[in-house]
Amino acid sequence: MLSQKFRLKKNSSFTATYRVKNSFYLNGVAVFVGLKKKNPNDTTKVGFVVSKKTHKRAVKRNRLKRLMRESYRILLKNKELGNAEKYMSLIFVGHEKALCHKYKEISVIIKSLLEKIND
RNA sequence: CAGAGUAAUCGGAUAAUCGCGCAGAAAUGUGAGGAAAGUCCGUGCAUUCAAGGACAGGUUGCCGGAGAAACUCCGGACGGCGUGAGCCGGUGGAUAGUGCCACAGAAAUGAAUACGUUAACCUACGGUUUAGCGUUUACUGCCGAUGGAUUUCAUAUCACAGGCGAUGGUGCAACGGUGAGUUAAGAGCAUCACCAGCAAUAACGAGAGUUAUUGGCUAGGUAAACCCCAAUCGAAUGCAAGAUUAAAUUGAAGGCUAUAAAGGCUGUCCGCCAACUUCAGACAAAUCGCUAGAGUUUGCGAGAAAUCGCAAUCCCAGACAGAUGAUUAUCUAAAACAGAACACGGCUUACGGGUUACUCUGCUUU
RNA sequence: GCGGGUGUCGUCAAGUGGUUAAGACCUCGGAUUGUGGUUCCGAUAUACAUGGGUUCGAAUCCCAUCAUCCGCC
Repeated sequence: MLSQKFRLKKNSSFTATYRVKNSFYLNGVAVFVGLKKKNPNDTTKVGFVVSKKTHKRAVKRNRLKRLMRESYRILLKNKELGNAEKYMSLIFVGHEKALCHKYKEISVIIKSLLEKIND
């Protein structure tokens, strides 16, 4: 789990991010990107979503969320986020195809997704 | 040794690095389950309505006990299954009443508008229908099977007499079953024996019930069809309940009245979308409820058990975009089902690989 | 978290305990036509979500499970 200041919390923030309609998809994981930062000192906030429709069992949904979160945390720690730092918010959405992936595959997917983000 | 049955139990471990929730000033401590699941029952708790009575309606349904209660648990009775240890059971009433029982069959519940006689009607007769009268008698539906006559015989036909419900046929089911005797042949035979069922009496038991004797006598199934009987139940909504403090509101947003005309979907209306218009661009509440409880562990006592009592001991998740993860190594091995969201008691379902105790059956050996 | 509904041929669907179950669309064949469509005729095979129970007999009655859909911020 990330610490509090990196988390995306409010419902309005989620809706605002979805509204921009700037998204990328790769192997069962989608990223929604919000607007660019006004103040460069603000942190980039992240949300992770796996809906109940992707799988019925809570254990498998939690597993995917944790794997995505862990791989993002490692990238944050090593400061390999790239262009994503310029934006206010990110939302990762897991789909049915990603449920069977292992940790290493997920981390590769998320890294390449972040590289796709433009200036 | 093999195969079964019952009960109980474990629910990955250790180390290293990085990381998260809660508590705390810090050090540090602590952090998912046996089913947390399904939501099938039952409670607490909260709000609103009603608070009296009756009816309606719902729920439950062998007996006794336990329990806050329960489609709950324990023990027993009865019935069924299994060679057995054991397992399973929604198990009141069909003699309160109503309904239903397809097809087949003479007949499906009055198994029969009883039986006999007389009169009327029709007829050669048997017979059939209607009405009246009498008798209270053990009962016994339909077809065939028996004897006699006619005919050369068989088949067939005819009438009379008596017998019959055993056997055969239908069906899930035919007023209980089997055997003996009786009889021309039978039978439910005013007969005998045994079994089943009913009633009464007696004994045993707390009760469900069991056993014995006697008696006459035979009652189709279905209540998981309506229903009857007995017991029992305030109703609704669920922590997203609700309370307090602070504040002023909405955010994949809102508005679009009437008359005539006017964009797209359509033949029209409605509706939706677009257009137009009004704003807003990541500031957009917090605390309590919330976990000290029908609690955990251990010991002693009561009881056949469920369970209860007493004493000591422990405090053991509490999030709110929502905490348990990742990597590496070792343990035979990338180990099942699966993730708390107010709490608790049950039930049901899912589950890899084991462990322990007792019991049964078969085989072998002594 | 709490509550409610639905499962029947490939699709849509009827069926209030009594023949392994009506119909429409689809598919296939034939007729009509110069050809195709329309129309007409005929045929195929296939279905009661799963597992138990009650009953002589369940798509139907009862119980459990599974799948799926919806509502309440």
